[in-house]
Amino acid sequence: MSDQHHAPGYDPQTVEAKWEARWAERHINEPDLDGAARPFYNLMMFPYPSAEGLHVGNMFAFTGSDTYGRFKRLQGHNVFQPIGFDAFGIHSENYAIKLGIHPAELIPRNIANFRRQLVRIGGMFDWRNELATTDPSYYKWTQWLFIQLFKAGKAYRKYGMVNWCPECKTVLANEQVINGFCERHPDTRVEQRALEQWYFRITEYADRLLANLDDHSKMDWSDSTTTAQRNWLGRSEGAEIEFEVEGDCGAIRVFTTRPDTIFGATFMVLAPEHPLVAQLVTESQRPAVEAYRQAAAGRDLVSRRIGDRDKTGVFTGAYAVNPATAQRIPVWIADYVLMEYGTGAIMAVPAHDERDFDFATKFGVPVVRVLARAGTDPAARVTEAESGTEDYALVNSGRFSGRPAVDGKAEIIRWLEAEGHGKGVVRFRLHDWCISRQRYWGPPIPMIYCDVCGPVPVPEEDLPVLLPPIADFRPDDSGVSPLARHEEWYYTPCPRCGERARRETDVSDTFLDSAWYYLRYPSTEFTDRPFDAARTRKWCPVTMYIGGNEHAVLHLLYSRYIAMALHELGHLAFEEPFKQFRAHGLIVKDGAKMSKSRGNVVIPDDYIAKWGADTFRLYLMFLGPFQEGGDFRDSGISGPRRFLDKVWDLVDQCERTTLVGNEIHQSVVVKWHQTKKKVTEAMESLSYNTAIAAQMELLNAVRDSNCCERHLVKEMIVMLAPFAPHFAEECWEILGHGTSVFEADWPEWDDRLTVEDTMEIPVQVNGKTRSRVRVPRGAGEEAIVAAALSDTTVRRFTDGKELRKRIYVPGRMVSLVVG
RNA sequence: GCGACCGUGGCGGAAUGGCAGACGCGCGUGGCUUAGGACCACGUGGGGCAACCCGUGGGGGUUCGAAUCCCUCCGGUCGCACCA
Repeated sequence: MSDQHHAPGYDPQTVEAKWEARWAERHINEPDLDGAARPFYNLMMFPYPSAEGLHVGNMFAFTGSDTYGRFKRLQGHNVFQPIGFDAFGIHSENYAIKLGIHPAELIPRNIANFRRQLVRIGGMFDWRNELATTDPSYYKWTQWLFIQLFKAGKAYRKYGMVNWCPECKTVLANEQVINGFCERHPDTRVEQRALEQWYFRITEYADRLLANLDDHSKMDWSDSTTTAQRNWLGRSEGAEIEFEVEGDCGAIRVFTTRPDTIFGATFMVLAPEHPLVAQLVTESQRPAVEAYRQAAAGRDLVSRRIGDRDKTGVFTGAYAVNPATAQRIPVWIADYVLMEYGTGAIMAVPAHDERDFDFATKFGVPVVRVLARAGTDPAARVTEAESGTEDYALVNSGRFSGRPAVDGKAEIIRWLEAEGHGKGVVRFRLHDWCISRQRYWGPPIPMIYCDVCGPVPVPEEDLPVLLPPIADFRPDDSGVSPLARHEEWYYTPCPRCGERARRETDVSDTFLDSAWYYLRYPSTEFTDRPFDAARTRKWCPVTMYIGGNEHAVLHLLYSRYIAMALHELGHLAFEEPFKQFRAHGLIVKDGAKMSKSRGNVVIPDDYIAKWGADTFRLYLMFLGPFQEGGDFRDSGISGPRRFLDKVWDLVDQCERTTLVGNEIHQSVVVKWHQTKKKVTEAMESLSYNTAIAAQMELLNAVRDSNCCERHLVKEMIVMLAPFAPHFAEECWEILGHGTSVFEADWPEWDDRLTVEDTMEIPVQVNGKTRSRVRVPRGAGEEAIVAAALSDTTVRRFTDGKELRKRIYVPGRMVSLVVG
């Protein structure tokens, strides 16, 4: 068919430039934010401009989200799809330091390039509502948010240990410390420093953050994401128990998830920095204890947390009393006990905890078995820690001996409560969120310290506290933010009493910027409020959020927290910000994660220049399941391009032909309706690769039957439009439409037309498919089985044998059992 | 160590209890061409002339029927990690 005409040929660069310009001119992607009848807020994770440009991983994510937004729009929703830039933060700042360019100069340049790429890939963005977190009109409200939380008692200040790299002269996030060394200086050990920091009380919502994960009326999220959050929240049930210390030293409070093993607690361990250590250490042990504490303090958090390290520790000289056995047990300090978890102290049960066992073995502390499986001698020596509950019963446990471990746990908690030794408690692994950063490139925390009035928030009418444009933005050795070096900024009158006071010099965590950005998008033109009530009611919570699972526990948890807090404070009607969330997969290159250090980052620009944005989009969506990602190989990109070329030829032929609509073969009609159904369902579940495959199949069927029925071709173009928007627009115009293809309706199918007049039923004999019989569509079971039994191939396997069983799955298959 | 996910042709993948390998890449043969890294047609899991047999990481199980469900082992990816 293709040699009948010489089509002008598909030239993506011309087509794409034309439609990108036209979309902008005609404001095609700008829904009516106040009057939209069917609002659909389609959100994608905004990028951080910590590189010159976007790589193919970003493009994959944005294209997948954009494709969904365009699909929803064709289905008749008023889709609001904004974009912005998460431009503050340590990533962007480090990049600026590396290039030796001031971030205030560099970042806008990067943003301009990102913006160009986002336009070029054909994203359906509403550019009216673009935002950048670095814009004072944005971070004014980030600061406002901090003040609301401070006033509500949800922001507080406390001392905390941080990672410090002496080479970078800065605080590092935990994820920047690799096995105790700085990620940028592999020979430099990271140190610990104590600094006073601001925290948000996220732990107060731990229960609700966990419970809502299962509430589908509030949130329908990818399982992998809710699972990650559940683990991160880390709920555990156990007990807090008090162990009296001999002498006049009070009691040690411990948390344990295994109160049932209390009879086996043969020693106690405190974290080296536990405040009680100073009181209970004996004179003779003091020097050793002090030395150990100092060594522990100098060690970074990360290397201290590596699980398989050799156990170290020092005896304090003190003894506590096990409330269950009334025996005196030694109190040690060891760095395998962490101050940040539980109470910073444990009862050690070496027989049933691997770490305690290692420690007891090394230091010669007694090991007492209190759990045993049926048939085990309770007096048998313990050779490795066994910590199971099922099939285990308590032994050597006084009056609880013989009880199954599961019941024993509850009974011992009741006994502890009755005796006043402790109580059952629920603990979370989640910590309060530290939001202070001793850095330059972020929103200054809007607080002022006055010697008379204490910490005072900056009055809201004075916001924003502008980030001063200083030249020496690099962090230094001092442990305080570069802002502290600027006296004219640092000193300011106290808003309450007018005395000379000092500004907070830390900036806030970049995750605070991104925790509320979705609220700002619909309200960017309002300068007197962070988010407009009516706009927020119309568009929020976000209808569909698509992003990377690397943010499963950081950004996505912090955003949920901020929404909950704003809800409690009366600013939001909802408490969960994202109604649906889907995690997309990762694009790897040659099996490895793309990263600058590996040097395998693929930049999309050259591919777009060579093949066109539409081919590139189609290739990205076709290379594997969107929610799983895949390997980027340029070898496959010609397939999608050939597909578009063939569609182009078909449209061209359809446009030239005068015969309309009367030459369509029945098998093509069936394929057509099947495809509409399949594509629609696949789009809904983000199975873009199969949605594209189905469209290719339809095209092949159409070409094979030499048909170019106009209505069919139009619907093909509409189904292709979410993937190849410029291409679809051009075809739509060639087919004679004066409007955007995105004003068309998504095709509907007729279920009756998705099946053929006759159907082919596979026939199995003794579990193996032996033949197929063709029967009329409405044929009943008897007719079909009869046809199967009389089929010559089937008879080769059944003749002379007795029919023992027959199974008919309507419309699917016949299974015969003979013998 | 804990948790989650995954394992299918030469490659990316499809099929989530009912015809394994859709769709695409690559490859092979032929056509068209001055030419082809363009396009068109046919073929393409393995074995066998064929009838058939074998085949979804290995082993076992449930079922008329298993890539799919269960048990177990092996391998891989990601997240958390001395969490008491």
